[in-house]
Amino acid sequence: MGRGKIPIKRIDNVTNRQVTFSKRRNGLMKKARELSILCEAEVGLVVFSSTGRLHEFASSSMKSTIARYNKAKEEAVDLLNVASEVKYWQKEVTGLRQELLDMQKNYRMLVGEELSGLRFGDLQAVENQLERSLHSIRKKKEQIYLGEIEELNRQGYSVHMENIELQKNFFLVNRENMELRKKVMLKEKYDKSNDSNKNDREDRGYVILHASSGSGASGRTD
Amino acid sequence: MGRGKIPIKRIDNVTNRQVTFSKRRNGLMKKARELSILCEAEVGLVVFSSTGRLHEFASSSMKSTIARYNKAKEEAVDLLNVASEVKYWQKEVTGLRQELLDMQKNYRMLVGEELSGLRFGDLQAVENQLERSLHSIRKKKEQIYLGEIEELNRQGYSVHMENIELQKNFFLVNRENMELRKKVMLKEKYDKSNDSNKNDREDRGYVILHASSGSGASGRTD
DNA sequence: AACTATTTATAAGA
DNA sequence: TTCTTATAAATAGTT
Repeated sequence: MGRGKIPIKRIDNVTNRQVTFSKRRNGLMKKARELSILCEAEVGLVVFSSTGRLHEFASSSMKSTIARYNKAKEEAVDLLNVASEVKYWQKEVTGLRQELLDMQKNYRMLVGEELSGLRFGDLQAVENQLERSLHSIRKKKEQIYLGEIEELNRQGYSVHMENIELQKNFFLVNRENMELRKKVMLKEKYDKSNDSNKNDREDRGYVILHASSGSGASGRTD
Repeated sequence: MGRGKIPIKRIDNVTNRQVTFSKRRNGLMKKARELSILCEAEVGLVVFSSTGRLHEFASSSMKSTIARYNKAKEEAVDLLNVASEVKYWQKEVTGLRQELLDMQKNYRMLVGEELSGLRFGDLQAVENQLERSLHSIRKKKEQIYLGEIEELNRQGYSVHMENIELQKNFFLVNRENMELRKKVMLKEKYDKSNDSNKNDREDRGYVILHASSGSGASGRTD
C-alpha cells in the first residue's frame, strides 16, 4: 500500500525503518482502538521499538488485560495472585510471630522469669501447671506450709479457748473473793461491835479485773 | 475502506459485529507481525472478543514481553522480584515454624508431657530447670505465706501475752482467795469456840487451777 | 512532515 | 463462514 510493494522482512535502511515504524505503529494503534470500539473487544497492545522505547495501547487498562490474559492462560503467576500469595505468607508470619510470643511468655512464666506483674491468682495458675510436672516435691512442701499455718491457727484457737476459760475461772474466783471479803468485813464489824479493841488490819492489794479484754485471737484471716 | 465508510462506534448488528471482528482482528494481527518484522520491534498483542475468546500475537513470547513491559513500567512487582519476595516470606515462615516447634517441645518437656524420648541427662536438665522455675515461683508464694504466718504469729503472741497477764492476775486473786478463806476459817473457828451453836456452812465450788497450762503459743518455729 | 500513487484492508452483498 | 468487489484506509517513496 504505497508507491510500491515491499517485502515483509527487516528494513535495512535505518532512517527508512524508523519512519516506517512510526507510521505503521500509529496505524496499528489506530486499528487496535477501532477494533476494541467497533467490536467491544478488550485489546492490549505493547510495542517496543528497536531502540527500546515502549508504546502501548489498552482498551481498558493494561494491568487488568494482562491479568485477564494470565488467568485465561491459567498461569498461576498473574500479578494479583502473586500479590495475594505474598499477603498470605505475610499473614502466616504475623500469626506465627504472635503465637511464638505467647509461647515465650508462657515459657518464661513457667521458668520463673516473668513473675513481676502477677497476682496470687496468676501465680496459682502457673503453679498448677508446675504442679502437674513436679508433683511430688511441691505437694510435700505445700503440705508443710499449710500444716504450719493450720497448726498456728489451731494453737491460736486453743490459746484463745484457754483465755476464755481463764477469764471464766477468774470471774468465779473473783466473785468468791468478793463474797469472802464481804463475809470478812461483816465478821470484822461484828467483832468490832462485840470486842472493839481487837482489830487486825491488813492491806490486801487484790487485782481489779479488766473484764472484756481477751479477744485478741478471734479475728482470724483464714 | 470498503464499500462504504462506517463510523467508529459499536456495531449494533451482532452478526455484522462478529464478522467485522474476525476480519479486523486478522488485519491487526497481520499488521502487528509486519511491524515487528519490518522494524525489528517486540510486539505483544492480546485481544479478547466480546464473547471472551482470547487471541494473541507476540513477536517473541508473550511472557517475556509482559515481563519487559512490567520492568519498563518500573512496577516493582515484576515476576522475579515477586517470586523472591514470596521466597523470603516462605523462608520466614519456615524459620518461625521451626522456632515455634522447638519452643513447644521445650514447653511440653517442662510441663512434663513429652518425656518419653529423653535420656537421664536430659531429664536431669529438665529437672534442674523445673527446680529453678519452682524456686522463683515458690519464692514469691513463700513471701505471701510467710506474711500470713507472721501475722498469725503476731496475733498468737498478743493472745499469749494476754494469757500470761490473765494467769498472773488469776494467781494473785487466787492467793488472795486463799488468804481470805484462811481468815474466814480462823474467824469461824474463833466463832465456834466462842459461840459453837451458830455455824453457816456453804459449799463454795471454787476452781482448782491447772497451773502450768497456758503455754500452747510458746513453741514457735520462727 | 506533507503528498500521492499505489497497495492493502475491509464493508457490504452474495 | 467464505468469496467478491467496490471503495476506504494505510502507507512507501518522494518532495
